[in-house]
Amino acid sequence: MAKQITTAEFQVMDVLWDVSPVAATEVADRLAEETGWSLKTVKTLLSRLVEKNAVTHEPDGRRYLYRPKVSRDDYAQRATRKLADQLFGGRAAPLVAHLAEGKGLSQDDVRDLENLLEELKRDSD
Amino acid sequence: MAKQITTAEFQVMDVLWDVSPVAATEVADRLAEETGWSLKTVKTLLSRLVEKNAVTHEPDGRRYLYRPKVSRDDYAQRATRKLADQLFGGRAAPLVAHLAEGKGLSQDDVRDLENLLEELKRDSD
DNA sequence: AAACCTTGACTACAAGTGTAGTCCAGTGCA
DNA sequence: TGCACTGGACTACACTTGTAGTCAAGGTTT
Repeated sequence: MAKQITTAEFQVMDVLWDVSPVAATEVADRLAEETGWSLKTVKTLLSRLVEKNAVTHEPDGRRYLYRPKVSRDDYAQRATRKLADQLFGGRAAPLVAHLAEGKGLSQDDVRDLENLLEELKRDSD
Repeated sequence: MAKQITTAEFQVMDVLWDVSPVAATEVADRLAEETGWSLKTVKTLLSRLVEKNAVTHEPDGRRYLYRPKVSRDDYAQRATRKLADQLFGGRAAPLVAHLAEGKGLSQDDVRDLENLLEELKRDSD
């Protein structure tokens, strides 16, 4: 489920993925430097995320604690898949190639990818 | 430059990347089956793309021919990079890992990736 | 040339987004 | 025990996006 999350909402999710359950005030504090958003703004975003079913809130005294309902991994997977489908017909190689072209691959990345491919080959036997 | 392109606009770009320069009517024809959009809708999207500097138009008689200003490759690269940055701190390996988990990698993909990595290693020497 | 058709320019309008502001009830302090 | 403060609920408002509609000028058909 969990409808489309917008970029502003994503930044809120990012905090929740980092620390949760957490109160609105603290989310706002953590985002303040980065974004300059007021507490009000953050609360609105949190409410919208609850509406969108991406976040749950439990009462804690007279306030709420928020907790992500969608995991970062799930979100990442869906987003990656969507991008791959849209841009590369679902193929991973061209996607990686594009990262490479943009000098997005360090030596470490290449090593990681090699290991990953090894694993994938082993698993598929 | 080229501001944010929306998903509807992206579908228009996809036609332009396929065939261009091209008139609005033809773009609309090509999108009609897929989307059911009216000619008006497509024209609006084309205008917005021109405003956003993602498309140019040259007069051709009393109409315009549209041509993408951003290449598919450029767009793909920027989008991929943005996703990688946002979700994986710019690392490619976890991105590919996510594709793999979602069963997004075929045997062919794995082979392609191996070749790609070979090339990358050769190039970096 | 009168009535059409095609094309771009401009306008429309509801839903979604970014970014708050107002109001009210409960809590804690003077 | 009245008053300031905090937190959620609701409201606001301009901009963007999806999806068209209207208008006017320039070709097209008879």
